[in-house]
Amino acid sequence: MVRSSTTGHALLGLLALRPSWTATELADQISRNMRFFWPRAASRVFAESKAAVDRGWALSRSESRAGQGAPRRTRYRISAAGRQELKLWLASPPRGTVLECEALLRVLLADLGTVDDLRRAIESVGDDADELFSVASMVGSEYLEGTAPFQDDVHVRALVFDYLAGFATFTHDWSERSRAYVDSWSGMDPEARAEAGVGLVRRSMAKFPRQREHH
Amino acid sequence: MVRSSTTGHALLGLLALRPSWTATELADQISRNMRFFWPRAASRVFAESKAAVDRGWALSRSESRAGQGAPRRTRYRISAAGRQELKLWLASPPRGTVLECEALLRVLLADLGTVDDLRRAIESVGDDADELFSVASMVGSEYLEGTAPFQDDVHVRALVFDYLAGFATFTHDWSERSRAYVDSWSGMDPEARAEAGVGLVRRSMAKFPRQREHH
DNA sequence: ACGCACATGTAAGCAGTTACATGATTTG
DNA sequence: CAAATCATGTAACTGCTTACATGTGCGT
Repeated sequence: MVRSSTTGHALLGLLALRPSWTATELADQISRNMRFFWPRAASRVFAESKAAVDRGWALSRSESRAGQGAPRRTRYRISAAGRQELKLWLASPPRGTVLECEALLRVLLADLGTVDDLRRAIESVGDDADELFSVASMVGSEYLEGTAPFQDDVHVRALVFDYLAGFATFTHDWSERSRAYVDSWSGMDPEARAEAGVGLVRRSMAKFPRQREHH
Repeated sequence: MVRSSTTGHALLGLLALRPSWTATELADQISRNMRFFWPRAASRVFAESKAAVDRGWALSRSESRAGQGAPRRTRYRISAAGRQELKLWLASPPRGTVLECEALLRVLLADLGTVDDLRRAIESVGDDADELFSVASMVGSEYLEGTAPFQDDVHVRALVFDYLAGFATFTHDWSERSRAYVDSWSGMDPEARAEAGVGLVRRSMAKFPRQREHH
């Protein structure tokens, strides 16, 4: 069975963008640029870098550095086979999007806890949004000023930016809306709350696009 | 070090909702109700069910069924310690939301592949949205008719519904918008494309909410 | 009677994480 | 010059997935 190793291909993509990278540079780049849609620990990047060499997708060279006893640093560059593999992968169908939201799980089970537990879960989704906003503000400004790393790729990176900005906005709005919704419970009896719930479902569904036809 | 085992607590939440469950019922429930924000394979549910017993959170009883050689089926119910643990967990801070979108990774690296590769990546995000819409339409109708399983929890489940509906809508809109954006490239030179990219970033940022003050 | 799907798991293996190690560099 | 931080990894562990096993019931 062949596991797809998306992370390995993410690495391969970076290797193709510049002639040579150290493992730490790769780890930093993944952490800075991909963490919101492909979050991986640095140790994973180190392991995948070695694996890429084993697979023949990259070449490595161990360089000694200034200090005598300093740990040797490994520098990677992509191979012809790596470029070939990358093109094949880019042409293959992407895996589906995966969302993991523990806060939403807590909301689902909210009746088993307190209302304050629920409020905290809703709040934490708002915090997620805030973090995204604050990073996006900085990155976005760089693009506007033309000083971003990989500024040459704005035409495609803008799409990623737009996605993440949209995600942050939607998430932020949900959190605010939900906070107000829970606040509105005070003084409601269970039937009124149930009615409010049905009303919320109805409003959500009203925004669905018309079903597209299959042709 | 203590791993949080969110999946185990998700299970515990289900166990608290009904007096008794078979492992397969638990797996089905997680697959149906949680798969869009906490997707886990059935085999994981089987393993966590056993682990819950080992931790003292649940009790299990192995029942024999009709046929002689039929595999024995295990029935689980929550313990007092399990209810206690569940309350503690619900009061603890949730982990941050994690998004994994391979399609977005492909968009980021799109310059290394063909424009059609990029189109397919964008399209696949639209497909994700369509699947969510089709499930949400069915589930939503049940809530409106009052026939949903766990209808008593509409007042909180509506929040989860609203989140997923919003996610589907945002995702769908991004896919359409991005398709049009890429289509607009025909006949543009690289500078014009870069300018279009910067314009997209600018429009995305314009929608950011004002930064909240820390008090 | 035969084939197929379903129910109820088990087994093997990989991807990913946290924790730690070690010397260099910077900083107060 | 001691303390904190950084660079560059390694080690140990675990959650999760895919693939498989085995027997039952059902449709035809």
